[in-house]
Amino acid sequence: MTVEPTEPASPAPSDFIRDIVAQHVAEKRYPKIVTRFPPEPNGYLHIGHAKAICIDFGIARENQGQCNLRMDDTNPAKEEVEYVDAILDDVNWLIAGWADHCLGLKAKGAKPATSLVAGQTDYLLTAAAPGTPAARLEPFFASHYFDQLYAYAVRLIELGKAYVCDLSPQETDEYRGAPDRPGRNSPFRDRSVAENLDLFTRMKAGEFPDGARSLRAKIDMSAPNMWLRDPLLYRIRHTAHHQTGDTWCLYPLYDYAHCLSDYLEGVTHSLCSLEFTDHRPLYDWVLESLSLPRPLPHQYEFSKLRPTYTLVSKRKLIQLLNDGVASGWDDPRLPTLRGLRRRGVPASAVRRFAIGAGVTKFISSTEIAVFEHAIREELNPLAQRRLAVVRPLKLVLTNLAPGEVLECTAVNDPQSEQPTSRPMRLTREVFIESEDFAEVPPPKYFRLKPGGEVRLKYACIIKCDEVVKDAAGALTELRCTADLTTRAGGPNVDRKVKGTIHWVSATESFPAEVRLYDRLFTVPEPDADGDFLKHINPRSLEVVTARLEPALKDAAPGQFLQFERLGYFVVDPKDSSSAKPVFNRTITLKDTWAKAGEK
RNA sequence: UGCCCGAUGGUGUAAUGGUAGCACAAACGACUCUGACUCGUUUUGUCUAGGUUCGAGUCCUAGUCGGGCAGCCA
Repeated sequence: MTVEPTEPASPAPSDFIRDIVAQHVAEKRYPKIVTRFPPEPNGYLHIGHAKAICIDFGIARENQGQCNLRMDDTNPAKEEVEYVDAILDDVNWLIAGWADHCLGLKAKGAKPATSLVAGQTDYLLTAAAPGTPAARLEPFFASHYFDQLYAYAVRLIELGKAYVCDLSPQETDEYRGAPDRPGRNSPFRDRSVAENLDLFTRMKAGEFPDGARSLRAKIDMSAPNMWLRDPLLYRIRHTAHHQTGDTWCLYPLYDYAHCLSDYLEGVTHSLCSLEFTDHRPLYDWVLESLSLPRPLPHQYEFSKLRPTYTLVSKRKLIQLLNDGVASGWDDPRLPTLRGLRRRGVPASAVRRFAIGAGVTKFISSTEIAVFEHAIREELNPLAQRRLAVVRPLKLVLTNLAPGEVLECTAVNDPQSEQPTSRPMRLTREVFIESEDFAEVPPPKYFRLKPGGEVRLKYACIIKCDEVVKDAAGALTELRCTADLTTRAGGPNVDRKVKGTIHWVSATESFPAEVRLYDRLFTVPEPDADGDFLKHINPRSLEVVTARLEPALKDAAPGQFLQFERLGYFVVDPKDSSSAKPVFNRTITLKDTWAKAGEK
C-alpha cells in the first residue's frame, strides 16, 4: 500500500486570502468556513487544479471547515459522467490523509431543503453527516439545483431585474458594444413582468428552439465592465443532461448558477482563478438582488499554477492525445493527476509543490525544478532502495569460480532510524551500468576504468584487468578481480575507493521492461511560439530492458522504490504483470556529475 | 480613446510604515559503500519618476511594462 504522511512538512501558509478568512473567523462572520472545489466535468484534473484543491481544502482544514466537491455542470453539451467519476477519484487521491476529513459530499440524490428564514423562502443543501457510508455519497452538482435556480430567476423577473430577450446570439453580440464602446439596450428590455413570466415559463416548457430567446439580467448596457451589460442568465438548449436527462431544455449560465450554488450550499469563501475577477461584480449583483436571508458568500481570485516544461491547458492536452503524442489521460508524461499518479509521484509531493507555489495575484510560471525537488523530497524517506541495471554491461570476476556465491547484505531504507536489510548474492558474472565504465575516462571520473578500482555497492572492491571487445571493436565484457578482503566483515572493509557503483548478478537477476520518463518538452515555455508540438522532447520516454535484483520480484504497485544511483521507480499499475513486469521511472536522482558533463 | 488586475534576485514567494528574508536554481566546499541525502559558504532583488514621513518594498500621484475582459463556455 501507498504510505502517505498525514501532514505536509511545512507550516500552515499565510497569504492574502487566508488573511481575509482569518479576519472573518475573528469577526465570527460565518458559523463555519465552507469552501468549494467546482470543476466542470468535461476533462481530467491536472496539476493546475491541484493548486486550487490545495487552497480550497487547505483553508477548510485550517479552519475546521469543509470544502464541497461540486460538479459545475450547467452545460450539457460538454459534460459526461465519465469525468465525474474520474474527478472524484483524483480528488480523493490528492487529499487522502491530508484533508479527507473536510471533504464535503452530499447524500445521494439529496436536493436543497426548503425552509423559512427571516420570513423568506430559503434553500439549503448541506453535506452528509460524517460517517455516512461512501456508497451513499456523491459530489454536489450545480444541476441538482435547477429547480431552485429557476425559482430564483422567477423572483428576479418579478423584481424587474431580469427579462426575456428575443435577440439572436449575433444580435446580442452587436448590442453588447465593445470594451471602449457602450452597448445599446435590447428592444425587449422593458417587457412587463407578466410577459416575461409567461415567456420564461414557455421557454422552460420547450416552446422555443435553441437560441431563440434568453433570460437576461437587467443591469447596465453602458457599464465599463462587459459582464454587467445585461449578461445572459439562461439559454435554451434542447440537449439531454448527464444528471437531469431530458427534464430541462433551459440551462443556467455559469455566472448565474455559480454564485447561487455557493449560497445554496452555505459556502462562505468562493475561491477561483484570476480570469473571474471581472465577473465578481456580477456574482455579487445576483446574490444582492435576491435579498437572500443568510450571509452571502464572496469570491476571491488568485493566480493559476503554471509549471514550466509542460502544458496545463485542457485543449492542448487533448491535442497531445489526438496527435498520439500521449497514450491517454494517464500517460505518465502528462501533468494530469492520473498521469502523475501512474508515474509514481506521491500525492504529498503534488501538494508540497502546489502549496509551496503560494497564493498571489501575480501571473507567473513556476520552474518545474521546484516540482522535481518536491518529488525527491517526499520520495527519499519513503522509497525502498533496490539495485537495478538499466543498460547492462557484463563483467566477469575472474577470481570467483563459476557457481560460487558470495552472500551480501543490502540496506532497504537508509533514511530510517532502524534500517532493514535484505540479502544479495554476488556471483562470478554480474551486470554493471554501461555508464559506469569508461575506456577513456574524462577528468574526475570516479567510476570504473581500465586498471582502475571501484566498489560494487554492498559487496567489495574490484579492479578492472581487461577490456574485451568483439571483432567490430565493440565492448563485450570486462574482466575484473574482486578484492574479497574488502567485503563486509573482511579486514579491509574500510578501504576507500573514490567510486561505488551498483550491480546485479547475471545469473540471479531478471529482465524487465523499464520506462524511462523525462520532461515532455525541451523548452520551458512550450507554447510561447504557439507551436508546442515542435518542442516535444524526443526522449520523453525511453523503453529499455533492464536487469533487476531478485527482491524486485515482490515489488507491488503503489510501492515507492529507489533504484540506487538511478532514480525513483514504481511498478506500472496498468501494464505490469508478474509474467511481464514493467517499471516506470518517476524521476532521476539529482545528478551533479551529469550536469558537470553538460558543460 | 474603456474597465479591471498585477509588478521584490534567474524562478517563485515573505516582509501588514522600522535590519529586504525563505525555497528552488546556480557556484564552491565538507561528508559519503548512492557523484544521492545531509551540512557549510557564496553570487544575484524592491519597474521608473515625483510626493507624504524621522523613516517607504509597503501609503499617494503619474508613467512604464505585463495580463484579463467584447461565449447563449466554465
